[in-house]
Amino acid sequence: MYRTHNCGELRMDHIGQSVTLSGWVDASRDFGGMTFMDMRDRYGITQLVFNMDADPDLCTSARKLGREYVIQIIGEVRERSAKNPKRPTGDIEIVAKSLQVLNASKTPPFTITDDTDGGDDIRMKYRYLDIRRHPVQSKIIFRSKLGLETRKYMSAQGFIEIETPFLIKSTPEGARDFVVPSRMNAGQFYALPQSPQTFKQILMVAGMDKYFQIVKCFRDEDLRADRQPEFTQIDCEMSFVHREDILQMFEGLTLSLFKEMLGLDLGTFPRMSYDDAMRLYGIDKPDLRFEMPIHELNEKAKGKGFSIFDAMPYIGTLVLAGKAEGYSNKEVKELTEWVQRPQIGAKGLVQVKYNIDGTFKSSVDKFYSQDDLKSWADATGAIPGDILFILCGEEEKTRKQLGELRLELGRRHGLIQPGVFKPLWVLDFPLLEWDEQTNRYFAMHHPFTSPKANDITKMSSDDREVLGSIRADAYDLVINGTEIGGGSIRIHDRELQSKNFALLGFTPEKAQEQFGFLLNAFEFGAPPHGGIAFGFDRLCAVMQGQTSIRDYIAFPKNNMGRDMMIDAPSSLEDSQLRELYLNVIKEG
RNA sequence: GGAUCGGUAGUUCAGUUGGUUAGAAUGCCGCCCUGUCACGGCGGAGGUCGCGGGUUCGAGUCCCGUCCGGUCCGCCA
Repeated sequence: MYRTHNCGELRMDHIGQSVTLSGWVDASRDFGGMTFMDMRDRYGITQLVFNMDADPDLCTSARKLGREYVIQIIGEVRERSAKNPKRPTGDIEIVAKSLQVLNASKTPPFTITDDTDGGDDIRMKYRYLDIRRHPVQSKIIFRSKLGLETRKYMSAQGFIEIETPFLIKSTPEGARDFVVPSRMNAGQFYALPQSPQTFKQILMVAGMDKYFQIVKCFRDEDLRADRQPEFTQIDCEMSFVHREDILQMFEGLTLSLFKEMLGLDLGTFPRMSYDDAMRLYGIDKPDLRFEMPIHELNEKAKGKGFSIFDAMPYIGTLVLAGKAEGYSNKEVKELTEWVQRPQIGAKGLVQVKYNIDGTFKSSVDKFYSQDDLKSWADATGAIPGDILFILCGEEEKTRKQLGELRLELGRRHGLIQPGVFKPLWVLDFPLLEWDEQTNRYFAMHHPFTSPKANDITKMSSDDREVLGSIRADAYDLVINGTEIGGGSIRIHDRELQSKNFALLGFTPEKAQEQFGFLLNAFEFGAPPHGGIAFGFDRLCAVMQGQTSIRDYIAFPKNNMGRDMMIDAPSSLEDSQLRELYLNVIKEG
């Protein structure tokens, strides 16, 4: 038997027992006459003690052990004379009676500690050592529990977990596909699914009624801290539902997960239309952990002789509350430089201080009287002590910039309380999005999304305004400014689906070739249906207040989509390429 | 496709205006130490300054190219 107990469970009431433990050498402290050794497994750390007087041979061999040796120890549990209140096992220690090395270890390239000295690069290369660290283990364990709680909730609600295939057909819509060459079908390729979208809709046609799956999805696009080429979704679909049924069901899931995992009650989720989100926060996923909506100043600021404002179609402002006093020129300069970076792209930043004494001091005093500035304050609800930041330009772009500035102000001035969760449903997304580069419409959500009932007639228009105003029965769940999930009521009528494909520039032949299986299925009694998908990795990270999803994935990829541990992707042998009917083009 | 930051000891980093033998911490090795738990003390080993080219009497430092890593924009229906 390798062990009678693990390294995290022994307490005062085990004193006197003879136990066997197995684990890794975490650290040792040698005093000449005696040696303390910390032994670690995923359950915790237990201190071993070797005494030179009691057993010189054993103590001497214990001293030779290096970090990360795998050892087995037999000994007796004893109360410590000097206890360590910082450890759950800190009241006891094991007086070693025998020691066996199960496996030696090279010295690890970085320390296996909570606050390791290792950089990302080397941690990923030696991921098996990184995962020995408690913070990484606890994140992976959190993920496992979150998956379990999800399955419990979904199952209790009558959902069936059904696996859908990974080797499917490439489609030009949406993200770039990962493709897999077919050996048995020369020159043909599978694609890995970006989501099980069409399969789950087919399952609704098949009468499964309530489907879910915790499933890998694949997108061949550039990575970010919160984006991996393969990621996991909680994917769901329901039949005979309206939008409200879905919002209720998955608000319930989210509430249940926060309750079970964090002991928090998030309450009823507020709702906001996409149009309001863009108007008030300049983004379709507002972070509501702090206020500071955008106010438009066009009426108040134009026509006073400030040529820059007069020339711009849109002027908008944010009110930073209570910071006017002592807001330094240096801070303003830094903010100005921040908005002027190419990633934001604003030309300049106007600021107006509403002083405690009721006077105004602004960078545009030359053009605006105290009364003018007072009218701005009144329009935005600013009070003495507040400071206004103003950007101007083309409307949509400027709102977006103000949205970015808002988040930056929130970060800079500590407006975001840790441990706070602010969920939000964003509703009524546009159905279509015009793409300037390809001169055509794309589906904002995906091509199977249903327009809102009142907007269906607009689909026959050829007016860009009208088409752009069509709203879809699509919704996103946002928590703390992160898009956690999105879904829609789907089209279940073949005619409407064909019409939507036509708007998206598909010829009937192309639509049949790409999605014929779905259109055909719709002819055999497709029920009204809709669904949603949650980003599982992101949900893990957001729930624990993290921004990077990488530590919630046991073996993540780096910025270039490489697995640093196994060094993938890699080249293929010529024989393999021949078998797959592939030629690799050497560039340059 | 673009912007930006970085690459120096096993690891994390410092390295001034271009100037003698490239430093610190930690880890590693050795010796001492019987209550530590970030143990302590003494000593030691450890470097192709990512790679290639250039400027210079002289390059870790400046220039060009390239490779690798981080963050962001585009992209991600």
